[in-house]
Amino acid sequence: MAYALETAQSQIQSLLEKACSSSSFEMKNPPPKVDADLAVPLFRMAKESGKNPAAYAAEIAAGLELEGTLFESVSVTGGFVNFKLAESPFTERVFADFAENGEEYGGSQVGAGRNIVIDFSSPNIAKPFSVGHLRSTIIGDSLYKILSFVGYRVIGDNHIGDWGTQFGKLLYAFDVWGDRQQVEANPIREMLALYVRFHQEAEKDPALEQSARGWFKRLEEGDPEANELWQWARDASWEEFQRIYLRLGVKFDEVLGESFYNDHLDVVVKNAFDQGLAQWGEIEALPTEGQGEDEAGDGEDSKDVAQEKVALIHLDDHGIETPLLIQKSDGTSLYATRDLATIDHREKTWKPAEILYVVGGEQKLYFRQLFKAAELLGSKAKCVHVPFGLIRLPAGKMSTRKGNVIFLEDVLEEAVSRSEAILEERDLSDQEKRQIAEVVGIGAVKFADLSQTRTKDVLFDWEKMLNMQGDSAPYLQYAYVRIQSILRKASESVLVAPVDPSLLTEAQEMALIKALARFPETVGNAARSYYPHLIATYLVSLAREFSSFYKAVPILKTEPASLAATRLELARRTAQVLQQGLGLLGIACPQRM
RNA sequence: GCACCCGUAGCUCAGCUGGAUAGAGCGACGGCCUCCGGAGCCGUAGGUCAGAGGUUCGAAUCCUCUCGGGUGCACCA
Repeated sequence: MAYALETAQSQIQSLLEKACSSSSFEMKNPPPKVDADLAVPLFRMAKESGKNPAAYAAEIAAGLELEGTLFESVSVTGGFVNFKLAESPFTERVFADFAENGEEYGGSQVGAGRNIVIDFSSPNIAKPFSVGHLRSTIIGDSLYKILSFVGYRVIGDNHIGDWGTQFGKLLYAFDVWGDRQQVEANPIREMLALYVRFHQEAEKDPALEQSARGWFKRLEEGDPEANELWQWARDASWEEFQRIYLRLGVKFDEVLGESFYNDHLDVVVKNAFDQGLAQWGEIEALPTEGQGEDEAGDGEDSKDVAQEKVALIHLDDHGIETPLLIQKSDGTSLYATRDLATIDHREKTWKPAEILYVVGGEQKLYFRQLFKAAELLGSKAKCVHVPFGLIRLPAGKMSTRKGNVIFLEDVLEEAVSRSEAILEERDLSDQEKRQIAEVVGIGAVKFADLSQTRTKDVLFDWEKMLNMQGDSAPYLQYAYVRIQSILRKASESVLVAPVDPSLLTEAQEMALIKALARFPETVGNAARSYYPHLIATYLVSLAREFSSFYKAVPILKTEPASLAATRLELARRTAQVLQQGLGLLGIACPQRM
């Protein structure tokens, strides 16, 4: 059965279809001043029939038969036809939706029978987990949950960056300056130090870049020493990452990583040539830093590395100027090579309807190239880049190379200890306090990020990340906790009393019911657009409606018992949606706080 | 230089495929714990939606230009 609001909308649709000649109508939410729930503008059709909008709308409205619908009245203002829901029937429908769907309320089956692969988190290991990695991780995790909720079978694949020239740099740095004991004691921070040092030294001596590529070449060609060292570095850092994922509550179905595709890379390149797509070419020497204005002192002074040729896929015919590079002049692979192999593998393994890449917006061009190349190579999967804005520090952009990063763990610690401080006065055991602080603190951090439009850059702001009031996860969790508290206190007589939706007539009750009715639509929009923040902003408005209701209307302390029971049911369903919605954002609810 | 993204209240942000008097939170100011949990509720102040044109019955939303900020542009990922 369709949800209440969907039913209401389709009723309007068919009413108007009969009344007008047109068949598609926009449904709008009228402004608060208008006493109606759904509005349909008829300006266009009025114009087509040569009448003035108000008269046309009035004419249409007059002929509508509301009998048997969820609406009680129609009004007209200007060219709008406004529909007002009949409270009792609508409320009953909403309660029926809950009864029918139970915990699945809000979900759907639109994705049933289809697979979606989500490539998310995908950090470069051997670097610390910064707040920058947080975005891909929690946006991806949230999309995983949202898409699952609307029926897709979702495969979460953490495509970790454990291969490539960056590892060449690390291996080089370790070989020259590293100390095994030190690194094992504190893998990530030591590796970061090595990585940073590499870049500092390379500033002075560009030849190091060449050495790093040499190490990567050894790695890719199976050199035992390089591989042993790589394996060790990879395992050590992966262990730390797992600790963070555990704490964030983020899980993956696969963690294949770039290195997994090492054996498939030759095939990718060969294929590209066989299909006549790739060409050998020469390109400018390795980049240093200066663009070199236009005079281009083509002096032979330095880099003479490009004696051999690189493999390119030209995409000019498809509106993309820069070709995709799939093999370096020393024969080693690139990100693109491995990504092409990855697409092929995912397609064969899961036959996905879509592959989502939750990766920063700065890689937009790259993904256009990659997806086009994959398509030309015969891939059928619909690849979608789901970009997000980067996190900027007040001081400027974060840069691992410069060591200018904020560690996620530091943020989480601060958030947890702040919420622990608030819990200080509560009558709870220390262990409970610690557990609750963890859930609340981490929820706050996740919510601060997920509640913003995915695609926009965000300014990292400690106060915002750690906000526990107003638009925040703790605000939502708090509403949930209060409802749990009420449920605990409900007496037997209320619990056994019949629930009767027609008893609900207060303005705050109706507002809350309408808010609950909007959940399924919100979930659908979030799933379609890959925008988790739609759920976040929805939940805030729901919790706000609940808080007003809670303040204004007694739940348990009212007569008769059936009214108390009905309000309790309303509260219980609100808690359910809050928990479900927060769950879709990867945020848990404590029972007390 | 070329391409893409962004510019909404003092600050951080919503505003769905163009729709009615642009909304929250934080901060500021003023109220509310005899009543189910004050991480809360209620109210006040605060906006030429960067600017200028254009399309439209109607523009924060679409188009063009200007200004301001960000990102990307072949041997990193």
